[in-house]
Amino acid sequence: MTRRIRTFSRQTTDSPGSEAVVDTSFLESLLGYNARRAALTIIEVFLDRMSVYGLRPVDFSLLSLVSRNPGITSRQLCSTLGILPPNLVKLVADLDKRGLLQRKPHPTDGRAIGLHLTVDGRKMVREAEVTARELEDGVAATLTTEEREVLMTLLRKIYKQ
Amino acid sequence: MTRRIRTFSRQTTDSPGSEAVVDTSFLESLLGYNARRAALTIIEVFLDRMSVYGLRPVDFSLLSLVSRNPGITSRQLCSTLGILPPNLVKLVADLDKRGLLQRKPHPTDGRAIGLHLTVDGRKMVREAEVTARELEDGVAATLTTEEREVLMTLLRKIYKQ
DNA sequence: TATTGTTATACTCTATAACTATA
DNA sequence: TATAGTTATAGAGTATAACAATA
Repeated sequence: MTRRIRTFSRQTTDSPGSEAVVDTSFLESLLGYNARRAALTIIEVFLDRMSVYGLRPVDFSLLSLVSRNPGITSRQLCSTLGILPPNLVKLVADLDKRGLLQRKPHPTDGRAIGLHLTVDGRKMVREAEVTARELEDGVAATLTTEEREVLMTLLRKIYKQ
Repeated sequence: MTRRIRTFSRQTTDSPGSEAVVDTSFLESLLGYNARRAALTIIEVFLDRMSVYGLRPVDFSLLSLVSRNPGITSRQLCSTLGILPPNLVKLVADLDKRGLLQRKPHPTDGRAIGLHLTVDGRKMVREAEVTARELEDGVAATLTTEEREVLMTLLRKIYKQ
């Protein structure tokens, strides 16, 4: 819960003597470079704004999915969020300990466990989702509503193939 | 150099019984979620195609920057790529050991070290940049040339503020 | 035999503190 | 005093192998 400050993208007032400008034109012509930089920028703001809830991006995504898919299994969460099963165990266990979600036996599959939000979990997700919208309004402030939609549509075309 | 295979985004044939579709509509309405998924998709392809050169994204970015900015210092690389100085040391040292770049005394600042590509480094960067273009043509195959430009322009507006 | 969830574990990535040499 | 580069190290993130219980 003790969230650390990300300093790497500060690149504040730069240096004193060697104030030479770096040519980044080639990297900036690559989709991968731009997508990664943009994602890291948004994550940085996300970590800051979501620290009041004690939620990292992965916790938020997980809770939001459970919220809209009550009874979802770990396996479904793994394939949806791209998390390996062993790494999901602690995520779910921690959110369980915090009283945000509950594990219940799956109605039809004895191996599986259905995940459900608690009352507290539902309340937090509701508030955190509002914060997520607000924070994205901030990072996308230089984009028009249409540009923002176009951007998300094009990004989805990249990862949904 | 022994690159491992990323399996998390495989989500192959999904499951047998519980083939329920997961509602991801809210997450997909968030810029951060879409940007991160797209970046990870591109990185996965990058790792695969660049494994012949033994270059990870950070190695490639570093060499490409040194190529276009001969004599660039570690400090400049750090602020450009968002890497913390202690973490850059091994990156540069490894590329030096591989004979791809050289460290030379900085002409005016005795504390600093200028980075330069070797002949082998220049050759590898040249080839790797071609491969990077090809691989991006692949991941962006469903986009028109104009859409691809729009996408990169909008991404730059997110992280250049 | 295959799958769900799990434990143990290892490797990579990212971060902080503190040092040295130079400015 | 401040900055460039470095060392040591800690913590988070991501990966594999192997197991028990159930299908």
